[in-house]
Amino acid sequence: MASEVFEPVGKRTVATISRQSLHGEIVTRLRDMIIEGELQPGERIYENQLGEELGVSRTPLREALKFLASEGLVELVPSRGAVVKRFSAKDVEDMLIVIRSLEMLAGRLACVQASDEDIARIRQLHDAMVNHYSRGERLEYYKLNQQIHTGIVSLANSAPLAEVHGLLQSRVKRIRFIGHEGAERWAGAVAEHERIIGALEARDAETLARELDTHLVNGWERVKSVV
Amino acid sequence: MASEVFEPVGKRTVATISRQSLHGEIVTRLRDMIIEGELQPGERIYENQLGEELGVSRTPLREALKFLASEGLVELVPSRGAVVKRFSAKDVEDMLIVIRSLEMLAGRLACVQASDEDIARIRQLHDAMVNHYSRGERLEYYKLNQQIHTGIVSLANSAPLAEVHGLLQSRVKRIRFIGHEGAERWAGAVAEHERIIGALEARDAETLARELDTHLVNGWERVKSVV
DNA sequence: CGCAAGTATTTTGTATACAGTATAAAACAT
DNA sequence: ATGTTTTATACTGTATACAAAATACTTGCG
Repeated sequence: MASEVFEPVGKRTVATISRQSLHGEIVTRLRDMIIEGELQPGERIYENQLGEELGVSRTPLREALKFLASEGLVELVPSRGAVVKRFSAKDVEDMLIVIRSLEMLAGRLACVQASDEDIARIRQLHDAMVNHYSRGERLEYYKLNQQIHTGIVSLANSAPLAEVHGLLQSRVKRIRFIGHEGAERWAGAVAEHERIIGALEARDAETLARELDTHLVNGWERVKSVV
Repeated sequence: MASEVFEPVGKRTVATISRQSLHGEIVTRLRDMIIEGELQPGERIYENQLGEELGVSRTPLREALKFLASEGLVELVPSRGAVVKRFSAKDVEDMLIVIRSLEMLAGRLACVQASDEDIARIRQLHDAMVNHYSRGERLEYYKLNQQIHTGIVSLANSAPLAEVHGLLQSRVKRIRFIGHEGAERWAGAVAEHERIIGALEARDAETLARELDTHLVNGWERVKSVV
């Protein structure tokens, strides 16, 4: 048995580093590196080199790569290691079709499941996003945009739904981020968002689903050219 | 060549294709073990024991566990290893809701994407399934049932769609298999399948989506009690 | 007899070592 | 010079070894 209860089951973590296992940290680290483009699609991953760069040995790094391979962010070529997965335009389009379907489902469920406070929180995010829009702050706008979509999905109160949505979302994140839209299209996107929030507040499931549908279709049109 | 050694590689009994890496084989092996119930939900996995049982060392086994953790079939508790993930009734219901939505999408896409030969193949599977039904062969029926649903999804010609569908499908497989339905409900399921195939052959997207919808709702009703 | 503390054993987490394979480079023949 | 075989190097795949943590066990004490 543990000798003395110095701290209650380690709830107060000092450096927060040793809380999660090392491979877990590497997973999130690498995921970010891939999403942010630090590791580019098609790039081969050399375990020794990357491990040294991250200051870890090959074992936990390899475990992290297996995890990311299952997530679909890297590809494992037998006897030839890991490569950052590259997606074709069709892949991205197919992903967005599925994401669209998932968000429509999420919207319908959210209209039933969400509490008034939940919806109010989304509204707050939306208002903040509009402020960033009016100031032309693209990065902040983008981040809140993501948060709103993820937020609606989480309102559906369905862990599997949130999971598969997040899975696909992480793959297209990088591409969407790249896609910088012109002023008039940007304005259109904001208007669509306004209607989305309105439908959610009215708990009008079908309208919400329809608005999400058109919004995501238009979103694809907006970034299509850059893929 | 100097690589003419035919000393057995490690302790492996090599009956399998050494084309795939060892951890890859372990992944499929463990996945089957979990789906077929050989490893039961909530069961803790001891790496030494399981590794010895499979005749592999801990390293590739751990890598396989990371992969399966990302798939959601096992849970990784820090410093306490892996346990086979257990799903609540709500989890299963939520998964089936998502699966239903995905299959409806797949059906709609399939009506556009599939070739006549593709549809004919599904019809053949269906006819074979009906034969097994009339002979009361539950296991064969079940397998073909699965194949048909997976088949329709693959007709949509969307890799991400097939992927997320398969991901969720693998989790509920075990539960669905357990669910042995009574004769009258079984008959109902077969009738629904007949209508599904009909709609697919007619390439009537909305009817197909609607039939898949009710079929999967009913399917959940059928197994609900046993979860 | 109950219970807490200290010790032992098991198990996980990480690093290192070695074997096999693919890739790059060099030597040779044409 | 060019194409091919040989040799060297680098990298991945697997196994083993060691350290830290957790669980199980035993002992001491009330």
